[in-house]
Amino acid sequence: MVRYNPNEIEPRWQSYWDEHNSFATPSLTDSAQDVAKRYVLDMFPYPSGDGLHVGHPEGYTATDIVSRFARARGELVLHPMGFDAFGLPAEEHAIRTGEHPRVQTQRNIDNFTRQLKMLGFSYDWDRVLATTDEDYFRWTQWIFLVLYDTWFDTEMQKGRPIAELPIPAEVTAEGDRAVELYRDSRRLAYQDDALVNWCAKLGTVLANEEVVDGKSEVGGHPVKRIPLRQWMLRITDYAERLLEGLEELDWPTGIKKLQYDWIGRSTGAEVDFYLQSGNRAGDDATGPFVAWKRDRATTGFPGETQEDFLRVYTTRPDTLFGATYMVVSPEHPLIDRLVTPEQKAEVNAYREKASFKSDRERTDGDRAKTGVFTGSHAINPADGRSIPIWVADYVLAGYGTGAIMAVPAHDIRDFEFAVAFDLPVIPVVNPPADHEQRDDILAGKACYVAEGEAINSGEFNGQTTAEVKSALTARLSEEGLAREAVNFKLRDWLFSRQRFWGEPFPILHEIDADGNPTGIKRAVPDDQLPVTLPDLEDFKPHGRPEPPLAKADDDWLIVELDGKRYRRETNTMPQWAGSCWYYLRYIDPKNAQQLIDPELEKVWMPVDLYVGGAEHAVLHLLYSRFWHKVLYDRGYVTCPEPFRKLVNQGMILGEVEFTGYTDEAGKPVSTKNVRRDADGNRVTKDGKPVTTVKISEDDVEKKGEGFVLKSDPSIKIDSRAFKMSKTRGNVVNPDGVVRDYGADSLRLYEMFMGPLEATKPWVMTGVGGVRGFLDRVWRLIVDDKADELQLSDAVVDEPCDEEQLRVLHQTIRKVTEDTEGMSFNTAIAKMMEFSNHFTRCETRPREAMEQFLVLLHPYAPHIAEELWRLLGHQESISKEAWPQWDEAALVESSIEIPVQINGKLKAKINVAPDASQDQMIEAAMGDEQVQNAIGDKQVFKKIAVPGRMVNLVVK
RNA sequence: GCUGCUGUAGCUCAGGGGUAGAGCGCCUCCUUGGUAAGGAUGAGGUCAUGGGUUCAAAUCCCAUCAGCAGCUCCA
Repeated sequence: MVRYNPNEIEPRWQSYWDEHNSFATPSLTDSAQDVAKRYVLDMFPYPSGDGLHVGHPEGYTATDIVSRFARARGELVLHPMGFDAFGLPAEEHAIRTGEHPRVQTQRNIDNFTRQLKMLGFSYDWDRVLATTDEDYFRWTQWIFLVLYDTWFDTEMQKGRPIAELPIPAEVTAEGDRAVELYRDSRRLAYQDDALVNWCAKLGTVLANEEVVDGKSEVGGHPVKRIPLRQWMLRITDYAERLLEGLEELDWPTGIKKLQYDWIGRSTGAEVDFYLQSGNRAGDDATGPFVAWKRDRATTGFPGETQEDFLRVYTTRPDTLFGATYMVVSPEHPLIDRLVTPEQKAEVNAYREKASFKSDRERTDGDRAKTGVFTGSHAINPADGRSIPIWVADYVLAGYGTGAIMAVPAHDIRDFEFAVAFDLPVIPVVNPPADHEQRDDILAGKACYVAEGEAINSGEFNGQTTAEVKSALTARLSEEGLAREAVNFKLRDWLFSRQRFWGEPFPILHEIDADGNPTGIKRAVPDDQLPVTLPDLEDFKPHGRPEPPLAKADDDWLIVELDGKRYRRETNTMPQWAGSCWYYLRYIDPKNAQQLIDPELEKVWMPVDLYVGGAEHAVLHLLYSRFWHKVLYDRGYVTCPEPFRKLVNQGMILGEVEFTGYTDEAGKPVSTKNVRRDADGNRVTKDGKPVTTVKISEDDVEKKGEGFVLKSDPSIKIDSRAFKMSKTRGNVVNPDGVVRDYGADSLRLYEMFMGPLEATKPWVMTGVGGVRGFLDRVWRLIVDDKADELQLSDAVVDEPCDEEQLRVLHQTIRKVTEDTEGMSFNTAIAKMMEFSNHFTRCETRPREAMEQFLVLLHPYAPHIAEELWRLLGHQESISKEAWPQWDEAALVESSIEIPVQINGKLKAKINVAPDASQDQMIEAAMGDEQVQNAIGDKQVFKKIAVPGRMVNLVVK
């Protein structure tokens, strides 16, 4: 008796594929031009010490199916894998144990590789790469130097070589050093004193997006804001291009929207408010203000801001008449000019406090508005009214101009602030007559943010919001007081980290004879790349915001070049760097001369399918697109966007858990009587603490919407699946699943769980279910009663009967269409139906079995290979062509259709599939059951949909 | 608060204006000297709720409820 034994079959076929190099990427350049290429890419993993979890193989199985399917259809496939191997965990391990991060990283990569091979993925393993490989990060550094060598020409909307940057005459006049500094101020990679998130515990600064709730995303340590000299990448220059590029992409709309929102383009106007000297609110504002205004009318709107006015950005210039005060951020450059002596102490105290506030404190709680009056006033250019200027931390220094005109009647934040500090509220937009709060709004007691008709707005009264917007902006522009403006939420990318385990920056800082920096930088020459990491004795951060690389010996740190001495840059790049461009290197992974051979780039790019988790929806994909556009502008790649189609696989949760609660006496408490108190602890309605207890599935039953305790149906039970985590102890390990069920079962189950994009809980009995399916497939072909592996007697060299042929071709069509549409779960369901049908057949024509195995092989490659071999084939099934379905075979000679009376099903009749409407109605009227249903009523209308149904309307 | 997604059999999910489906689980029966056994039958659904459009709504539209995920002072 030979049973299906994946533990024996699977390693054997994996070795076979290895030995025969079955999935080597075909060379595109010598292939016929008319053959389609398909570049199928997974987001490469960070090789953690925990190994793969079952979430990884979800996306990997999907891409593997697509790749094997494409090959079977004659396409040329590139399907590579690699490792995003720089990162904090390896460095933290090194700090703890003293073991070099490279050692641990390699060990983890080896383990990941073993696990990936165990699952039978058809990667081209000759192209594997890790971002930590020196001949990989050599090119990461090289791309950084391209960024360093590029400036963005706003006119042309294009990155250009820094040598082509026009230098103003006055700069040239100041000499070479000034020219160099001017260039530095325009490079895409530049240094700046940034307020950074310094995490003392991790010993590094973090990007904003790595800080969650004021704590580090990794480890949850406290984060403080300090100023530090950092490398920045000018991604904001590409904001418009990054937006435009999204349109053409075949990405989920949700992800596109996230990127749109992240970039956050808004249009509005910049408006200048004349500053009154001192605190003479409203008295003689007219004189100097009128003079200033007259001046502006001739000189126009200045490009740079000056001391005598405060510039704001607003998306609602139409509400200018409603601006009753102004607010500057605590970090606003004009603040010292604005604060009057009387207010100085209070403002300074407020600014001090704000600077120490962590992001957590700033955003925590109910966000009650805080702020302090500066003592100064400005004049509203719309009507010449004098309004006070406040400082408050709800205005952000980094957005717009760092100052706002506050219109409390029509902005919620301004309204809250005005209420808190008793500032006037003047409505200037009339809400629609049927608006619930209309009276309150008009009385200045409520806030209205939508559009409407202008009121209290002088000559603009009665116009719509859109009309006022353009008319008022136009008038102010003419007067030189405003201009149309576009703003982005996107910020420049903080690109340096104070860590050891990352790519060193290929930058040298010139030092003088005493070892002090002169302020001049230069790039490490191409032929001296890569800049490798120095050998260090230990990897501990020193608790100061100075990178570990600064501890390196002088023979690494100090470089002499062309007679000058330099000190190496000691920051390292963030983990994003290596993942920004790996998809390019897979195409030409061993090229020592260049990043990528342009010929190969041209044929393989863009990536046709990119699959990964939605957690990378914004950052990785935005950063990658940014680098790609720079490389595009500089002529190193030929397509403007790297990833044509993107699919996010959903998260796999742990098994569903049932949770109940007990009170202090141990008595069960129904879920509906449990609340969370202010601290997030679970308590009863009257505030007594409850204990959370896990409940077995056997002890609960379904009742209505939810679950209740079997022993006491009045007790409601929570049921939900949680994210897999070590602390919860619900992590499913692929090694165990493969051992117990086989890799094919794991692959099949991951795909059968539900749509790829959906979040879904793991159900171990479901794995048993698909294993049962594979067992049946095995018995379909193998004689499981025989002592030796041999074909079942039922497999015969005869043609299919009509029904078998129809089932076969239905299956071919469904599996083909669903695989193409990445609807893998439904394709599998159809294959299950196929095997159920043929299990019931006494004879199973060989032809049907063979075609079925070809359909199955992208999903369960090992068993398909094994059975294919048993059917007498010497060549791997992966070389077999995908079957075609025959439309003629799908047609049934007679079909059953429903007959409805007034839309309710009353009978079924058999008709030819191509029966006309008249024929169908005739057949329906001739049916006995139909006649009975009609009885003595009159038929008003007869509706027949060919091939579908008949409906009779009677009265 | 905002945005997005989801409510179909006990579970996990297909379907989608015109016959309510699959796998697992469950009931009953049969086969089996080789047992993580196999086969055959069957039960089980107010398609979340309420309106609307239609000859016909689980499907389309509106509202409501519930769950999940992400974002959040961007003027």
